[in-house]
Amino acid sequence: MTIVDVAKHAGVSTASASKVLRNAYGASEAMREKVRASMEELGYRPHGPARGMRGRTYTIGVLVSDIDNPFFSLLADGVSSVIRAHSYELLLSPAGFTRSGQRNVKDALIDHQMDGLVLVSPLMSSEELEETARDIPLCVVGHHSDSDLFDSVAGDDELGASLVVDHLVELGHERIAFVMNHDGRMDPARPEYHRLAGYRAAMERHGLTDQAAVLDASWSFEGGVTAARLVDELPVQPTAVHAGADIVALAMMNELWRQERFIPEAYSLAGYDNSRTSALGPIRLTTVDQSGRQMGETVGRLLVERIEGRTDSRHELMEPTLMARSTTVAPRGE
Amino acid sequence: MTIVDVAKHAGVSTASASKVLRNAYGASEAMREKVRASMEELGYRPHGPARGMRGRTYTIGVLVSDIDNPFFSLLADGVSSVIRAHSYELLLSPAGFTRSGQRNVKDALIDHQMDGLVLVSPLMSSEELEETARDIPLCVVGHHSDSDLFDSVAGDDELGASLVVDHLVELGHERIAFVMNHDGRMDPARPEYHRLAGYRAAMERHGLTDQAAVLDASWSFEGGVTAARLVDELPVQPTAVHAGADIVALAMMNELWRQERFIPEAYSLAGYDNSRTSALGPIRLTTVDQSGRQMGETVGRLLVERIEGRTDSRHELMEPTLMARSTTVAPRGE
DNA sequence: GTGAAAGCGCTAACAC
DNA sequence: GTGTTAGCGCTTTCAC
Repeated sequence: MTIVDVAKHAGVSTASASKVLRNAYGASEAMREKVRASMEELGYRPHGPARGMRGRTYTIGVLVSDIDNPFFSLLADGVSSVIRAHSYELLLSPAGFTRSGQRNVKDALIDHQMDGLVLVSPLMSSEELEETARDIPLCVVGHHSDSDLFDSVAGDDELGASLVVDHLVELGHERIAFVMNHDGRMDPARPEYHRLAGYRAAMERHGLTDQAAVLDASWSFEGGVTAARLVDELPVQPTAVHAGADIVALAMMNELWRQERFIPEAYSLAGYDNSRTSALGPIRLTTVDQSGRQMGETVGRLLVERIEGRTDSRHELMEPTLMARSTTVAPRGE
Repeated sequence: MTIVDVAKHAGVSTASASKVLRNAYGASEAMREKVRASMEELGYRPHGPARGMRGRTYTIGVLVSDIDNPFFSLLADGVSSVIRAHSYELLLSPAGFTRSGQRNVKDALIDHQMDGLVLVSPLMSSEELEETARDIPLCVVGHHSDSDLFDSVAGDDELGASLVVDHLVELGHERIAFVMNHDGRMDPARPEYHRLAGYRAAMERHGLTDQAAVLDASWSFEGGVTAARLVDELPVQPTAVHAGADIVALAMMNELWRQERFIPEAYSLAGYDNSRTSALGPIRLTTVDQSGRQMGETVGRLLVERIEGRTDSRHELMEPTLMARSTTVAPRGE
C-alpha cells in the first residue's frame, strides 16, 4: 500500500497525491477530495522512513535524563498536545545521567532525522548545544541561555526561590538555610545557580544576609540525606530550610522520620517542583510550581515555529507560583 | 557523508561497508578494520530513514499510557539496557488513557518501521494485539495472554495478592476488604482480574470467605477517594484493606488525612507496585514489588529474540515480593 | 494545476 | 570474500 497505489486508485499522479498528503500548495480542492477518499478507502499509511528520506519525518525527539520525573510527564504532555495539532509525533528517549549517555542518545535522535529536538536539563555545555543546533532545530528546557542558535524555555528560578524566602519571612523565620546543588555553583546556565541567587537576593532584601546559610549537597535522594545531616551540624540551627528541589526535601523528611523527628516540628521545610508526591496528604510539602504543562506547550510552539522557518532565537522565562502547604509554619516561640 | 563516501575512502565496495556497519556475516577481519577506521575518520553516522527503508531501523518502540509512573521508568531502563547491547535504540511514546489515542500512537510507531514494539498495559483487545503482531514483533507487558502470535511478560498477580492477604492474616486480620478496578472484572487478560482471584483464593484458603468484601472503584487517584468512602459505607468495618494498587492506597491515605484520620490507626492498608512514593518516610506503605527493571530486561530479551527470528511465543510470569512496611499492623483489641 | 522522472542512502540479491 | 546494481516509498524539480 504505497502512495503510488493511492495515486493510481484516485487516477492522479504520485506527485499530486504527495501534495495532498503533505497539505502542500498546488492541488485543487477536487483533487484533494479524490485523493483523500482513496487514502481512506485503501487504508493507506505513509511510510515513515521513506518520508524521512527526502522530506520530514514529522517526528520531534525529546531527550530526558530518566522518565521517572512527574515534571517531565507534564512537559511531554504539553509538547505533545501542541505538535500533534501540526501533525508531528513525539518520541521520548531516556538518556540517563551521564554526559556520554546523553550524547549517544542525542546523536541517535539526529541520525533518525527528527525534525526537531527538545533537550530537557541536558548535561551539555552551551558550546555543545550550539553545535547541535547547527544540525537540527533545537529547544532546550531548564537551561538558562541567550544563544542565537537555539530556543530555550526555563522557569524564573530566581523569582521562585525568592517566593519561598518571602513566604518564610512572612511566617516569622529569620534563620533560613538553603540546600545547594554543588554542580551548578559556577554555571549560570543551571537552574540551581539562579535559585541560589534568588535566595541570596531575597535574604539580603529582608536584611537577613547574616542569617543565610548555604549547604552543599547534590540534588538527589542521597543528597537529601546528606543535607539533613548538614543542617544538624550547623553551629546555629535554622528554623527553616529551603531544600532547593522536592526530591531533596522528601529525602530530608524521610531521613528525619527515620530518626523519629518530624517536619515541621524540627524545622519548616520547602521544596521546589510541585511534584505529585509533594501534594499527598501525609506529606503536604510547601513547594514551587513550575507549570510543566504550560512550559511544554511553549516548547512545542517554539519548535514548530523554528521547523517552519524561524531563524532568530527565543528565550522564554516562565513565572513560577508558590504552593504553601503544611511543612512551613511559624517558628516556635517567636 | 554517506556509506558510499566511507566505501570510497576505505577502498572497498558499498556492500562491504554495509556489511561492516551491520556486523553482518561475510567480511574479513582486515576489511572490518579498514572500514571502521574510515567511518571513524570521516565521522560517519548512518542515516536512520535510509536504513529503515530497506532493512531495519534498529529502534524499538515502547508505548505507555503516560510516563509519570515509576514502574514504567524501571521497565524502560531494563528494556533499554538489554537492547542497547544488541545495538537497538529505545523510543518511548506516551499514548494517553484512551483507546483511540493508544491506537494512533501504535500505528505511528508501526509507520515509523520500528523493528519491534512493546505495549505496556495496553487498552486493546487480545484480537487487536494479535492483529498488531502480524505487522511487527510484539511483546506486551501487564497483559496476561497465551497468544501464539506475540510474547508477554506479566507479574504473577494472583501470587502477589495472596502474599498481601497472608501477611494481613498473619498479623491477625480477618475482615480484609479488596478494592477492585471495575474495568477488569471480566477480562482474564488484566492484572486486576488475577489480583482479585488471588485475594479470593487466599481468603478462602484461610477460611475467611465470609469476611471478604470487594469494593468497586477505578484504580486511579479519584478511585482511591471513592474507595475510602466505600470502606466507610460497609455495614461491618474491615480492619484491613488491600487497595489493589499503590495509587489507590495513596489516594485513600490522602483522603483520610483530609478527614484527620490516619493509617494504620483507622485500618491497615496495603497497595501494589512498590512505587517510589510508597517507600517514603512519612508514608511507608506496605505493598508488592514487581521488579520493573527485571521485567524490562526480560521484555528486551524476548523482543530481540523475536526480531532475530524466533516465531513461537513466550509468556513469562514474574514472581512478585511483599514489601511489609508501616501501614499494616495487628488489628486493635484482637 | 498536474504529471513524469530523478534520486535520497541504504540493503540484499546475485555475480564473480 | 568481495563488488555491482536494482530498488525501497517518498518528495521534488521541472516540464507541460
